[in-house]
Amino acid sequence: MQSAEQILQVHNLRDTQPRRLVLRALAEIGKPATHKEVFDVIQSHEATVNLVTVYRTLDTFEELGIVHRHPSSGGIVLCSKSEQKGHHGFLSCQKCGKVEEFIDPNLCKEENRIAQNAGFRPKNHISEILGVCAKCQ
Amino acid sequence: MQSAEQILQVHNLRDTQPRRLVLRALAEIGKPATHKEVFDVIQSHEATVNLVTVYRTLDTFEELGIVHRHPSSGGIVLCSKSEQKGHHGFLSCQKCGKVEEFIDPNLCKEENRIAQNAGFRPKNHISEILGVCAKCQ
DNA sequence: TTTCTTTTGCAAAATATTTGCATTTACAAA
DNA sequence: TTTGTAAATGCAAATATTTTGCAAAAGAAA
Repeated sequence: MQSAEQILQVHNLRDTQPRRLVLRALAEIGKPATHKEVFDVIQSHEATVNLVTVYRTLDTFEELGIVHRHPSSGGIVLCSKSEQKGHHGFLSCQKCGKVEEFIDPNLCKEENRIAQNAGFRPKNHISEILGVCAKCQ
Repeated sequence: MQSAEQILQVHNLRDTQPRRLVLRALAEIGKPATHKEVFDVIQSHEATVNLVTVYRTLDTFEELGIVHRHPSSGGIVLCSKSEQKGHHGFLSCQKCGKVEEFIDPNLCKEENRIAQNAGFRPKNHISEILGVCAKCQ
């Protein structure tokens, strides 16, 4: 588990208070969140970050892959596999809302096969498996 | 290619002018569209449908699987495979914006494997392959 | 410390989405 | 055909979400 400071450093981002707070809020939430939810969590502690700054910060993070958009909900999740290369997929629990990420080369192979059969040159993918996690069963 | 009337009938929906116009607009657009874009296309012909009605109509259609939400863009696409059973995936061209749907049992198998390895009971999935289509290469 | 660039906050605008209610419409039964 | 009724629509307005422009503040390097 990386600290907020480490994440910023790795991506050559200035180490600012709003960015740290946004990262910590996302980590605390631990599941896909809206911009407003991130904003609210920050406020629920003593701190304050302008909502506009939350938007801008998350845009920056998304471009760098520090966070991802969760396909089914459209919410923002902190990437838990930023060290590993490869395309990310999501496993989402429909009961508790928790989301795990995975990287699976075999899935990518299948997808490449599908793309080629359709005459597509594949570049990227989005994959989410929705179900019920071990705990919730 | 089904007509708007046929689609409505198959899903036990009342055959109304707004619903037909929304379906035709989506077919005409032929790629993921926002609610507003659907609204605008309808207006660009002689017709008028209230924007609120476009929202409600598309909600209804989405619940019935007549349209899907396109993962990467969040736009609405008319489902091109509503006859066939199985989970749908998308092939999206990053150049021209066109979207094809596919149904692929082998991909589902891989996904089930991934889910089971993680202790998940899989229920559904969302899959999109982004790339460049044959025409655009 | 000084300088320079990036980031932030604030205010306001622009967009998108939802809600409540009165009216209209589709369609099935008479 | 006509009529009754639930469902669908339009309209007005409220909410929510996202974007923009600009001045002030803050990080980082010299």
